[in-house]
Amino acid sequence: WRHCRPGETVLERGSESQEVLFIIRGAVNIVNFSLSGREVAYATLGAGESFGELAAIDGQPRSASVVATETTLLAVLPSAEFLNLLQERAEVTFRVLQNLTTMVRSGDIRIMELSTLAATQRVYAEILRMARPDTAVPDLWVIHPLPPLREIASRVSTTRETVARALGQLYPTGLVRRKGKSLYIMDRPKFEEKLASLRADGGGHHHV
Amino acid sequence: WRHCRPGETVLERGSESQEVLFIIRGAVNIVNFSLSGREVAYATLGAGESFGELAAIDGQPRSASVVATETTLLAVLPSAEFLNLLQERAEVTFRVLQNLTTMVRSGDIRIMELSTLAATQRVYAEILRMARPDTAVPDLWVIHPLPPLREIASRVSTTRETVARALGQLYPTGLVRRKGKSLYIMDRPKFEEKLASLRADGGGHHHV
DNA sequence: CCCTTTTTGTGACGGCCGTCACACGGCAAA
DNA sequence: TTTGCCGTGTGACGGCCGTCACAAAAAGGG
Repeated sequence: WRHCRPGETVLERGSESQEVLFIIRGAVNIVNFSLSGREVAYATLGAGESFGELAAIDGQPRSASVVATETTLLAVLPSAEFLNLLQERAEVTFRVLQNLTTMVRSGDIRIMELSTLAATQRVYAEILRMARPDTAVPDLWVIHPLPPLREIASRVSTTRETVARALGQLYPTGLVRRKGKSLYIMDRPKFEEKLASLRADGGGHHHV
Repeated sequence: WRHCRPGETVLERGSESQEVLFIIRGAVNIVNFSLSGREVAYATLGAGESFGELAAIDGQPRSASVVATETTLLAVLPSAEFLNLLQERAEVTFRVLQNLTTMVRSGDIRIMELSTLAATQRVYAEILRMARPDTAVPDLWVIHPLPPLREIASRVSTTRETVARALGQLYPTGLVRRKGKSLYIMDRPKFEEKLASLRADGGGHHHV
């Protein structure tokens, strides 16, 4: 068992530990830092999810760092017991296999986006990914709470300023609206259409 | 069983097939194409390696396309038999788990490079990855055969021209030398040092 | 050998966006 | 209230590199 406060580093990239950790309560970010200090976010995990399987399976050093974003309670499973579990419970193993395939797939998508989309388009794509249906109004989508723009930037590998400018270009269109800590997507189909048109090189030129 | 000639598409992204394929002889590229036709390469596999596990495990459509780069012989294993194999042979399952972790790790590295390295630096990093020790001269590293620059470009998500220019800047330094279809790395430690200095923002400015 | 196709090298141009800089608003502590 | 701090919005500038264009060199194929 382990208790973490917000901002605390749970795991350091390169360290040799091999435990598997389960999030009982709270949330963590899987991240890495470049030499120049730029933060690259791989995933955000919440209660019920786990991390650290990679090192447990292949014995290699940790491939990424993990920082708690909230007060978090973790269950710590030593690698030996994890490997035992894999041998005894085929059902658990299959679950791990599925988790890994999901990680591979989302990584591939991320690579594809980095390779073929411009920064602004990646921001839009991330906005769509973060949005959830509004609990009250149908056809209204919302991001709540909207994380700091710096966080969005690290997820799509750009800068805080670029995210701010991307949103700034969006507000006048009326497609999204900001209200306190919530960002509302007023017309998701039209938003998707806009992104798709950019994808098809509708921008006019450049890059992809 | 299946036979493929060079250039032939073995698997199409988005298709619903779920077989697992083993490469008996030959080689394939795992790739994807953006809407504008840009090619993004994920991996190159040779004899003894396999692909297609993702769809077999999670039942989702193919996440990428596969094209044969040589005359290739494939063994085709239906997903049902693959899943059976997983249940009966814990040893096979563990091997699959390890393969998947390797895929996740290399994907993470790729994302990190795309996020923090400039195109030229990614080319250099790829050069180092492709190099193998020379069989004759010690401390000499070589890439043989050197694939078309277009291929290198698609692996590091840039253009043919940028790869050509990166190499062009390299030749005068004497760190690498080209001879027919071989590219020799004359002084690998010095080459790595050069790359590391660029990584640490030695370039002076920009991007990372 | 010639002829065609593929691969490679380089120049010019232009735009995206990373970087730096600074101002403003909200919120908490003093 | 004042003082910080954090998050946000925007302007200016400059360089990397994607795009286009064209030429030369290799590589096959007959």
